[in-house]
Amino acid sequence: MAELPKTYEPSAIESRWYAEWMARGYFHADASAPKAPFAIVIPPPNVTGSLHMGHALGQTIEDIFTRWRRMAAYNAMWLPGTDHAGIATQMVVERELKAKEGKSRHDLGRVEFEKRIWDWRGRMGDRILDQLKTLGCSLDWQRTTFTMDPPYSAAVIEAFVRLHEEGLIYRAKRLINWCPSCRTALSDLEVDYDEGVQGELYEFAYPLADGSGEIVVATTRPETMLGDTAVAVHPDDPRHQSKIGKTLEHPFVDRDIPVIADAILVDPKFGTGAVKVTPAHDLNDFETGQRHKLPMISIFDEAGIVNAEGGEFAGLDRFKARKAVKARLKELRLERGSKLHLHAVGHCQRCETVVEPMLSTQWFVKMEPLAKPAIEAVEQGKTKFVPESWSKTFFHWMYNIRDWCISRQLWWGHRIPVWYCSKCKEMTVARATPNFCGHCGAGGDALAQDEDVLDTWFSSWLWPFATLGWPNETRELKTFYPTTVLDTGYDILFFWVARMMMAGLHFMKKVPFRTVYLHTMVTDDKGEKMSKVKGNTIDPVDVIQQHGADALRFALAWLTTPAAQGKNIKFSISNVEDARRFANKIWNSARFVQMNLEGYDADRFADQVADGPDRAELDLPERWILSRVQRAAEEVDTALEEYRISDAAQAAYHFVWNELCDWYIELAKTGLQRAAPGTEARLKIQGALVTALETAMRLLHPFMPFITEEIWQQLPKGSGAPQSIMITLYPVRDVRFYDDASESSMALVQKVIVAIRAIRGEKNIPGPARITVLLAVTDDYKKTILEGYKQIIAEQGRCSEVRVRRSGASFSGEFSLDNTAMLMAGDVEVMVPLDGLVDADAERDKLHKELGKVKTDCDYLTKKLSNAKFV
RNA sequence: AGGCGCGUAGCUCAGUGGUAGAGCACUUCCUUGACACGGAAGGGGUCGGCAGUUCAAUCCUGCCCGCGCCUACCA
Repeated sequence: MAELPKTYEPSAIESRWYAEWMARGYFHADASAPKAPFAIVIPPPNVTGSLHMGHALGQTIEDIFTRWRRMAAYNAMWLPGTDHAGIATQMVVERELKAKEGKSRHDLGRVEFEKRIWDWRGRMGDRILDQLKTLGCSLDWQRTTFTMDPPYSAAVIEAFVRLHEEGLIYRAKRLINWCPSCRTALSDLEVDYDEGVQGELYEFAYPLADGSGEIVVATTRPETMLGDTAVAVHPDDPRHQSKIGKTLEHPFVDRDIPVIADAILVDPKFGTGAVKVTPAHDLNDFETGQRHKLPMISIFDEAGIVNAEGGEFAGLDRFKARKAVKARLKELRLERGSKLHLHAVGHCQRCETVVEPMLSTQWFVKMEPLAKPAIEAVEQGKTKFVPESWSKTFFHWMYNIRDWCISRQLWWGHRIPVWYCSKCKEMTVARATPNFCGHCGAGGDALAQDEDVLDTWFSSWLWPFATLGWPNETRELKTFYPTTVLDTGYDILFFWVARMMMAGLHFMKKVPFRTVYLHTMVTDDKGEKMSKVKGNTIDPVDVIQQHGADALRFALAWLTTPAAQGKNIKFSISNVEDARRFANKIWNSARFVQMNLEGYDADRFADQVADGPDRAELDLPERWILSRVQRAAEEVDTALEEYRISDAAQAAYHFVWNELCDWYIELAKTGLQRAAPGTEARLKIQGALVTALETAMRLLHPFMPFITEEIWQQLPKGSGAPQSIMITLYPVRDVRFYDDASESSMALVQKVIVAIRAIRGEKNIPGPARITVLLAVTDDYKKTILEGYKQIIAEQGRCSEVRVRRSGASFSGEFSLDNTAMLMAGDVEVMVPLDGLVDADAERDKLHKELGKVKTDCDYLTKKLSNAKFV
């Protein structure tokens, strides 16, 4: 066996093992395997994506769960894939097209542009999946799915057609969120609101047509007055009551505007108490327009440019039009004032353009009937949220759910399966391109497919079952649906999780997952969101190269506490460095074990301990560490079951570092010195070392798959051992090795040793000096224990002699206790006679010197501080 | 506006109705054959504030202060 290098070098090991695991097919789960299923579907990253810390966190968590359950003999399946990410991908390719060829997608046309995106995907796509491999993710690659794969697309179309047949999808002209830059409709969720933008509340007057005066309105968007079709006042407002029913003159367009009374829209305390009503460009105004049957006049085209309805302002962009309208109002002496006003402005989630509410014909999903079963399922505990508090957020959104605008004016995505007949103007909804109109029978030439595609989330909400073959009744669905746990960031609770709940219950009649584990967001160490613009990103790919995937994974696991609302993981590279130190510690503990294995026989040791430590006649340190490793196993396993990932990681860390390394290896060193090669005593120590380390490697494997495999492979194993740590059994408590008596004995011994070391430290007893230690105990039981393990105490405390007495019994006659240091170890008095150990004069000199130096420093600093100029 | 959550060591965060914890940082000492990416020993906290319940409150209750997140609205 080659000796391990002194420092752990992850890069040498990681890629080798990943390839090996792949080759041996360990990642694949057979849907027919007679084992309890455990399934996770990956939140599919965008095909445009590159691995960022958020992915690294999620995938680490998912891999921990998957490897852990796989080792616990579950049929563990973790399904990979990517999302076509409509807007995001289209934007990336359009940008590239512009940069390289100076062309827009319209220059290419739809067919050619779609081809370019597929080309792009061929070149760049799935890079993120390769990056997941470097992270060590044990994904079932044979099941990799892309949301635009033909079978998946068929599932998307199937879902659309079924919902349409059921009357849950409809087409309507409604006020929707429009991005003038992306030139597409957006759902409510895709609009982000910047809180507290400083804006202007601008006031201007509409003259009454009869010349009897004017009404002053207040608005943050003066340009929309071009589309005003009413001015509303509160019916009870004495200032305006007389004007209700009168007509106003529009200064720029040939249109008379009624003054209407509306108690819902108007808050008489705000602004001037009169509200201009633009039904085509504001949601509240739209609803007001419906109540009062007002005309709805769209004044912008799809790029946000004023159209012909805007008269003299036609052709101006929204924001230029605002200035122009204000300027003209001023000229006409209709401007009445202006105030600063804090308000929120909606931006496109993708391109940050200010969203324009527009009147538009779009496709919608009726959500209320879908939401109801999902709410019930969570209420009944069919799906549980971890942390539980998120279910409240879920309920709140679900109870107030609004219809979902699913059509997008994009070219990249699943095209809406609806055809319009040029003859009879009816539409046909079909799973495949129809040959004739379903209404008038006109031939295929008369039919034109809807130009729009579906919202990306309309495909991802089918992910947990469409990836498993739906709508076919597959073996995969039978085995792996419902999936066991869904892990994702809480930011897509509504976008994705809630919608999957609805789709799963609707199409599969079962919840899509039993547990939703919501993890936090990763930010930089100051709590700022990582972004390329800010330059505060930490690239997981770089981190892996520098410190290894294991270190990154362990750092993330360590930080993964339940996702309390409003909290995030403040991540810094020092977290990874800490984890790397841990990896190095593990590595060196393995080196120690390996250096002391001469003559070890794994099978013989296994035989000896087959019936537990009593029959094997193990000594205290061995009994202790074998008991402690069971406690650690129980702690880690329980923590994982309860989704306490950080607790699990910390329990394993604590065991390895503070028990195995700090104590047991130290005990084993002297134990091995005492036990001659080839003896039973030596075999027992070697066995305990190997067992504790091997168990720790299995415990840690889900967190740090590479280093644990590497070390595990090098450890001696009994005959018939599996070929890889990946397919060993996860440690669960083995009560045969629980040994309360040994643990409490050892705890006492440890306390005494710590006290002795403390005395040595305090009294500056030189390291090599052997000291005499006197222990006074309160009862015979403790006396027996300490007598029994005197040798260990002496070795660890560097004592030449350890004597134990009942307290009260005098040591007089044996030692002069005049010059003795004493410390309590629990209720044990630990005494160290200092005569001859500490040279009192030398000690005094040393202290004097120190005092002198401190005084000098103090004087110097006092002087410095009393210098006014310095301060 | 409504909802959720947070405030504990210098920093990042666990935690509990009964003597307050971890990692990092800090101080002192130590190159001993696993590891200086290490070891040993330490220092450091009125558990945001005030009041209440209790034999006992960091934990429960109320109010206040500070911070974060979400949803809706904002002419």
